Amino acid sequence: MTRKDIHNSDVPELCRACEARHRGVCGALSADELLELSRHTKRVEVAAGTVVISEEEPIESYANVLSGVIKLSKVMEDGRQQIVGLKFAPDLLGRPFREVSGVTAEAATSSKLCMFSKAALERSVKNSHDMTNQLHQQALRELDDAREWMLTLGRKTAYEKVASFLRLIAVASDPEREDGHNEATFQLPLTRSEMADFLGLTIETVSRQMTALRKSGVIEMETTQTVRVPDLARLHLASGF
Amino acid sequence: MTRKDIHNSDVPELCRACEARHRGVCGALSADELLELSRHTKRVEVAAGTVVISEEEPIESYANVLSGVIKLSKVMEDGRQQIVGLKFAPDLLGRPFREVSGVTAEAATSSKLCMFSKAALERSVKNSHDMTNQLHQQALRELDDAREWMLTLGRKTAYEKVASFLRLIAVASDPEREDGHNEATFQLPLTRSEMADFLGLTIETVSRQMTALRKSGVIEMETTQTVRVPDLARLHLASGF
DNA sequence: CGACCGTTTGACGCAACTCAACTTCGGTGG
DNA sequence: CCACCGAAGTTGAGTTGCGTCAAACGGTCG
Repeated sequence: MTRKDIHNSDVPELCRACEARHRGVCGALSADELLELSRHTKRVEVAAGTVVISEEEPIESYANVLSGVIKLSKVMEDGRQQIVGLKFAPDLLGRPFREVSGVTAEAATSSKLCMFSKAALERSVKNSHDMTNQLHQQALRELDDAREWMLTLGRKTAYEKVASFLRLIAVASDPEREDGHNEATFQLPLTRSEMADFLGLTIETVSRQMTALRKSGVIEMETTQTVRVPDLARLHLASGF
Repeated sequence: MTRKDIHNSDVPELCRACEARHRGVCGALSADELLELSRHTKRVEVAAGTVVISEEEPIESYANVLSGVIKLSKVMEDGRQQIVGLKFAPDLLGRPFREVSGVTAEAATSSKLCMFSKAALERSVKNSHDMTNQLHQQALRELDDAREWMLTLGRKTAYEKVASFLRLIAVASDPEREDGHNEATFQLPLTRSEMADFLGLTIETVSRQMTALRKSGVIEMETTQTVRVPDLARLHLASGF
C-alpha cells in the first residue's frame, strides 16, 4: 500500500504543472493512467494560423489546449466561412467516435498543445469511467455554448453581436474573476476578419460596431487588439440583456 | 443460463414496439435494466404547443421522443426567439448533469413521449456503461447539428436558409431513404413563424422564399404544410452547395 | 523610406425587415 | 348550410441595417 501511494504521487514530469490535470480531462486519470497516457504524448507549440485538424481529413490525434486560443470553423464551397467555436485551455480538441471532425481547428494565437494519438486516448477512455464522463461533460458544455451562440447569430443586431463577443472573451480571459470586480482588460485573440467570421458579419461592420462601442463608452482601446471594459454590467446590457 | 435467456427475452410490454430500443438510448440496456427503468416510466401524448421543459426551471424528468417533433428554443428578455434544435424520435430530451436545461422544449406537433424521472435515468447511467456512451453519442450528434446550423445562421442567404430547413426535414422524415430515391414528400412540422424562429428570419421572408422555391420548381406544395421535392439534388444545391 | 497588411471610415446599394392589406382555411354558432 | 370569426399565410410598398466598393490611415518589416 505504501508503495502504491508513492507510486500514485509520481505524476509524470510533463503533466506536473499542467492545467488540464486540474480543470481538464486529465484530471480524471490516476497517476498510473496519466503515466501511461503521457508516454504517447507530445508537447508542441504552434504559431498563429497553423491548422491542427482539417475539416475533411481523417483524425489521427487529439490534443489538449495548454495555452492560446484555437478556433473551430466550417467553410462553404464558395469560401464563405463561419467560426463555430473557440477553444481555450484546458479544452480538448478532437471529435471522439468519428473518422473526420467536420470542423477545421486552427490556432488563432500562438498556442501550446499536448497531443496524443487517437489510440492512446481511446485506451484511456476504455480504462477510466471518469475519463468518459469528462469527455461527455465537455461535449455538453460545447453544446450549451453552441446553442447560446445560435441565439446570437440568429437574433442579435451587429452591435449586440460584437458586444457579446467581447463579453465572451472577457469571461474566458479571466475565469476566476470575483463578482464585485466589475472591470476587465484583455487582448483580443482574433483579428477583425476572424471576429467577422465568428459573428456572421463583415470586417467593416465589426469595425464600425467597435467604434460605436468605443464612442458610447462601453469599451476603451489602447491598440486595435487591447480592450478595456470599465463596466462589465454595461457590456452585458449592450450584448442584448 | 437457460432461465437467464428466457428472462432476457422478457422485454417489458411497454418497450416492445418502441423505436428507442433499436435506434435510441434504450438500446444500450439489457432486458433486466429495461425492466427496471420501465417501472419508472410514463407514456404521455402531448398536443402541439405543450411546454415539456422550460428554460429556467429545474429539470425533474427526462423523456424519449416516440413520435412527433419537439422544438428546443431560447428567448431573449425582449421576446426575440431562436429555435436551437429539433428533436425527432428516438432522441432523448433533457440535459444530463445540470439542474436547469437552459432551453425550452415545446411540442411542435402533437407528440408521444416516454417520460422517466431524473433519478431513474441516472441509476441506469450508473449501471450501464453503454448507456453513458449512448448519451455521449447523442450529445456529440447534437453538437454536430448545432455547428452545422451555426453556418446556416451566420453565412447563408434567406433563400438558402429556407432550402436548408426543407432539406433537414426531408432527411428527418425519411431516415432510411435509399440513395437512388431522389424525391420526397412530407408535412412541415413547423408553422411559418416557427420556421422564421429557426432560421433567424421573419415570417414574411420565409413565406417569400417558399414562393421563390416554388416558382423556381425546387418544391411543389399541396397545402401550406405539404411539400413535395421532385429532385433532392436541386434542393441540395439551393441550400448552398 | 516604401511596401504591405490590418484596420478604419465614407458613400452607396441591396437583402431582409417593417407595416399593412388581402387571401385562405378551419372552426363555431346562428 | 352558410355566415362569421380568428389564426395562419401571402403579397406589396417603403424603410433600414448591414454588405459592397473604395479610399485613407497607421503599424511593421525588409
